[in-house]
Amino acid sequence: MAASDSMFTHIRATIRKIPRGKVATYGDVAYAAGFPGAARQVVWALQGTSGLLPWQRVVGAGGKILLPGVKGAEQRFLLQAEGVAFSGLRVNMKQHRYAWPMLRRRKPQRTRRTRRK
DNA sequence: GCGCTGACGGGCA
DNA sequence: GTGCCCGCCAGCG
Repeated sequence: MAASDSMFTHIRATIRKIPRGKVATYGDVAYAAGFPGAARQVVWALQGTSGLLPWQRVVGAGGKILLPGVKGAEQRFLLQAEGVAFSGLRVNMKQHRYAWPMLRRRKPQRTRRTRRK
C-alpha cells in the first residue's frame, strides 16, 4: 500500500479479514496491520467506520468487552449470534481468537521500556 | 500552534 | 493476581 494510505486503511482492511465466528484483540489487529503497540489507533479506525466493518469482532486483551453501556451488551449479543462462546464477560479466546494467516510478525523489540514504577 | 483525549496493550514492581 | 506507567497516532479544543 502506498504511503498515501492512512494507517486506518490498513487497520480497517485487517479488521475486515476477521471471519465470522472469530474475534481479535485491539493489539492483534494493530499488530497484524503493521503497527505493533498502536492499539489506540484501532479504536479510532473503528469509530470512523462503525457499521461498515465487523467492529463487534474486535475486543480487548483477554477477550474482554471494553465498550461501555448498551454497546457492550450489543457487541456480546452479536458475537454470541455468530457462535462465539463466552466465559462470563470474556470471549473464549482459546477457541475463537483469530489466527492471522501469513501474518509477518515483527519482533516486538520495543519491549525494552524498563520504566520505573 | 500546543496539548489532551481515546472502545488499549504490554511489562514490571 | 493487582496496580501503575509509558507508547502508538490522529482528531479536536
